[in-house]
Amino acid sequence: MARVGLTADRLVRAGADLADEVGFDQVTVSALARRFDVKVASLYSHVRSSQDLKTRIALLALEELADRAADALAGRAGKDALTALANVYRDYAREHPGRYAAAQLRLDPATAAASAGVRHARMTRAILRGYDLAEPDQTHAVRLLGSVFHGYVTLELGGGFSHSAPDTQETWSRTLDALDALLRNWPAP
Amino acid sequence: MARVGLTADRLVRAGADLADEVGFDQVTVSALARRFDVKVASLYSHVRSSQDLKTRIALLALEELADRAADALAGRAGKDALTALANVYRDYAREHPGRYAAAQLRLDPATAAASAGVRHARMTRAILRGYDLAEPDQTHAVRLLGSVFHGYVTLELGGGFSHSAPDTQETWSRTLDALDALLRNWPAP
DNA sequence: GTAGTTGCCTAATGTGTTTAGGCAAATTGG
DNA sequence: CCAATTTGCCTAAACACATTAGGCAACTAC
Repeated sequence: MARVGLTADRLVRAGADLADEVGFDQVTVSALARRFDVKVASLYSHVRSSQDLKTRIALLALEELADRAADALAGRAGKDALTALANVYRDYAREHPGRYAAAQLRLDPATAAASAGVRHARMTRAILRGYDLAEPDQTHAVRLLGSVFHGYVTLELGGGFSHSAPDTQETWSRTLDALDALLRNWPAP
Repeated sequence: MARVGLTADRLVRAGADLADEVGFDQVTVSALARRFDVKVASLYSHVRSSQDLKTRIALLALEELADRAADALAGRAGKDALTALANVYRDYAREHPGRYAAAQLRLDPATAAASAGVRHARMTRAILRGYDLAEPDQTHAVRLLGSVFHGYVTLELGGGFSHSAPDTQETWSRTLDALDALLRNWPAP
C-alpha cells in the first residue's frame, strides 16, 4: 500500500487551495480525500473532524493575512498605511476567496484568542497612530475600519454591487479617501 | 394519515424561524420535516430542493427587511433617515440572526434582480437625497454605506469586537455620527 | 357517492461524516 | 541487518441528509 505522506499541514494547505477553487463551504473531508487519492477514513488520523479541518484552514488564512498585513504596514504611516492595510485585505480576498471566507469562520473564544486575529486587531489600531484619536474614539474608529474593510470586500466579492456604473476600483479609492478624511477630522461627540 | 397542511409558504416561514433558532446553515430539509412531524420526502412536493428552500428563505428575509426599511424611512430625511435605515438593519440582524444570514445568500442574477434587493439599493440611494452628492460620488457613497452597515452588523453579530471596552451601542452611535459628518463633507477627488 | 386530484407515505440510491479494527510500511534498536 | 514497534492507510459499518419513484389514502367537486 503506497503511502502518500499525509500530514495535518498538507491537508490543511490542500484544503485551503480547494476552498479557493470551489468555495469554502464545499470543502469536505471526502473531497480532500479524493484529491489525495486516498480513502476518506485515512484523513481522520490527521484531522479530528470536518469542523477541525475547517478551523485549521481558517487559522491558516488568518496567519497568511496577518503576515501580508505586517509586511505591507512596515515603514508606512498615515493614509499610506491605511491604504496598504486595506489593500491587503481586498487583494487577499480577490486572490483567495475561499481562504478569505475561511477567515470569517466563527471561532470559539479560546481558539480566537490564540489565533492571528489578535495581530489583525493590533495592526488596525497601529494605523490610527498616524491620526489624532484618543480613547474611546480610537476603539470606535478601529471598529469602523474593520466594518468597512470587511463589508466592502464581502459585498464586492459576492457581487453585491457589480452591475452599477462606476467601476469598483474607483469606489475603493474614494472609500479610502473618505476614511482618511474622516479620521483626520473625527467628529466630536 | 392525518394531513398536516404543508404549503411552500408555511415551510419557508418555519424554515426562517428555524434559521433564527439554530443558524441559517443548520436549516435542512430533514430538520424542517421533523419540525412538522412529517417524513422528509413529503416536503419535496412543496419545495424543489434544499437550495430552493434556502433561496426562498433568503427572499423572505429580504422582503421583511425592505418592508421595515420602507416604514422606517417614511417621513424622514438627512441624518434622521440615515440613522433609521441603519437601525433597521442592525435591529433586524439582532432579532433575526438566521434570517439576516439568509439575506446574505448569494442569489443568481435573475433571482436577485427580481428580489427585494433592488428596493434596498433604492432606499439607500434615497437617503443621499438629504446630502449634496452628485454622481458618481453618490454611487460611491451608496456602496460605502452598504459596506459599513453590512460589515458592522456582521462583525458585531459574529462577536468580532465583543471583548473590548466601549460598548457596541456607543460605537454604533459614533459610527452613524461619523457617516453623517462624512456625507455632509464628502472629500473632493 | 363516485372520480379525480392532492398530500403524505414507503422504499431506495447517492453522498458526506465518523468510529473500530486490521495489515503493511516505515522506523528504531540491538 | 533483522526484529520489534510505531504509524499510516485500509476495509467495514453505522448514521445523517438530499433526492427520486411510485403508492395509497384523504380531501374536493360534481
